[in-house]
Amino acid sequence: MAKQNTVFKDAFNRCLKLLAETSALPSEPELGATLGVSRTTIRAILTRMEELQLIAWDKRAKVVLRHPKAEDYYPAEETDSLSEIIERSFMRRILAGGAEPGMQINELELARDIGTGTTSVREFLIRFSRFGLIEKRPNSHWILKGFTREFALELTEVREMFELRSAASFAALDADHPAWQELERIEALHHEILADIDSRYRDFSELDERFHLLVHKSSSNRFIVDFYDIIAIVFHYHYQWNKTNARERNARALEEHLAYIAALKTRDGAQIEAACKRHLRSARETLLQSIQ
Amino acid sequence: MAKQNTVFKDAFNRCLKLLAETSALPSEPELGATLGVSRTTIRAILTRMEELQLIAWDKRAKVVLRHPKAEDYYPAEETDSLSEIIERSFMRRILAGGAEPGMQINELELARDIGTGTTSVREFLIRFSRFGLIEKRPNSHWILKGFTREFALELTEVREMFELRSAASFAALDADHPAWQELERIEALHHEILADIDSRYRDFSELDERFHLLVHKSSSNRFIVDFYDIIAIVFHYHYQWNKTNARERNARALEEHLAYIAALKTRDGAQIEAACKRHLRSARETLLQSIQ
DNA sequence: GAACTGTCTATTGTAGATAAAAGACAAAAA
DNA sequence: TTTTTGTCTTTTATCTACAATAGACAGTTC
Repeated sequence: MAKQNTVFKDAFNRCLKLLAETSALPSEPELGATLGVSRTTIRAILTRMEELQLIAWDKRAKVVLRHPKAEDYYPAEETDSLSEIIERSFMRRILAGGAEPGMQINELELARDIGTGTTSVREFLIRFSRFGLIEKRPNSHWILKGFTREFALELTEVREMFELRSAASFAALDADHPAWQELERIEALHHEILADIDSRYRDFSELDERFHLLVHKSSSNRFIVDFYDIIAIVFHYHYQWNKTNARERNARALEEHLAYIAALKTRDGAQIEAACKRHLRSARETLLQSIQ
Repeated sequence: MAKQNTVFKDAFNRCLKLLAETSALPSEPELGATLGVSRTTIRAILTRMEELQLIAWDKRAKVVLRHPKAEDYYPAEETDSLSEIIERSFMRRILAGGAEPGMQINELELARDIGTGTTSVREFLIRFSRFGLIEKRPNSHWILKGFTREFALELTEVREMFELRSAASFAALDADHPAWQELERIEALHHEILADIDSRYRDFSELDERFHLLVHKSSSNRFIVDFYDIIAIVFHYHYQWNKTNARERNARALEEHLAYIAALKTRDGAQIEAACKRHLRSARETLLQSIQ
């Protein structure tokens, strides 16, 4: 197997959903634009749909014959790209498992465990190395530096620098900048979740990322925006495997966000700085508590 | 060819230099530690030296038979690792050549040009992508974002944040911290170069990196230290291909460094900040001037 | 008994091959 | 004349294979 056809399978599944809502599909280029794939993949999807007697396809005519059933979809685990699988598998090892700092990482062993070739593992490790959790010894193994207290402190130090600066830039954005509308939407979502916190507190993680990324983006600095990847991945997996007091933690963070958002709206530097610092300090505490 | 034996060739050349200075070589493990390679490589070197009748080798006895000649050395171009070759080749293309922002980068074409496999080029691009000059479209090509004015401004913005903070940490280091001695050595080198600026101004580049890296390291923050890689590579190639007014530019920077070093020695926050800002501002100007 | 050598095994770095996916271009249709 | 389709070529993602290099272990030497 040279290449997994996950792009095809994932696009096929998404196309089935489109199909459920109409009686005929649009042109190939239009479908391609909607699903974000090339025409080659679209044609493979149409061919498969024809085989399954989901549509009758003749040139421009793509008539829907029947509604898709559950068994028409490809299973979810077949639609994940290899790099997603490797990332998840690796993060579980180093965050959840008892991975000691200083441990050696073996490309071959990792590849065997995950059931993939070494090239993909290698490329993942190279990409991942920018997160500062692993380090390469040339011509030899990788070293796991570990998700330690130092790591968390160094990460949050830079985060605070970057976010304070970004928040200040945010206040300077034109009143008609789209970011203000996005901020409104995000604020509304905060109220929605808080109103139903007991059942919806798990939605916080995604909203958190959306909010902070919006702030970072207003810095207009690729290094600041790119750095947010590191924060996002750390918090993402941290939320996923650390559920103690999740409800209280998230409720508190939501309140802090609302105060932070209110401060941004005043456009007052001092208020913004205070609200931002308050939230970041408590986010850091949460992260640190999960480490020891 | 599965793997180039550049490690062997480079270590062999370095070992020849050692050999020129003694009448007998030390044990295999000791040689390995000195040259930073494994015993396997050491034994390959010794075997080769025996073949060339440079030494008589019998177990522990490694008697030098003759001095190495120029033709015993491997040519310098064979001792560069593949990733160094790819990096140089790529940087020449995008910094020196007329590479337009937005241009597509083709792995296969790059590999053919450089005369290497696609795997190595691909891994290089992944590693290089953290410098913010290129960006990947999944399942498709890379985009060259280009060494533009925006890039330089974004880079220097973060640099200023990080270096100001690092300089402040430097002032807080214990008086017996080794960094102070290194600072003394660096200061002395500045004076040496300035005293003979006409013939030695080219030595500035290396000293510049050594000085700023020392400052950044005192932050004890891996993200700040790692970020210096980006600055270093940009300035490295910038100095290499942009020689206009190099003498004046470097002389001025040396003077600014000396003022900065003097400020660090006072350990006075305000003085340090002023000297640091002054130097960084002029470094930014130099970089910007080279862009348009 | 501490360090060194001989020998062997395991892992990394790189090339080459191949299916999946992107994309180019001309002919066809609206 | 603009968009769509049919066909073909190019490029990417990934696997496998193999030489270079690292590293382990037992026997040997000082």
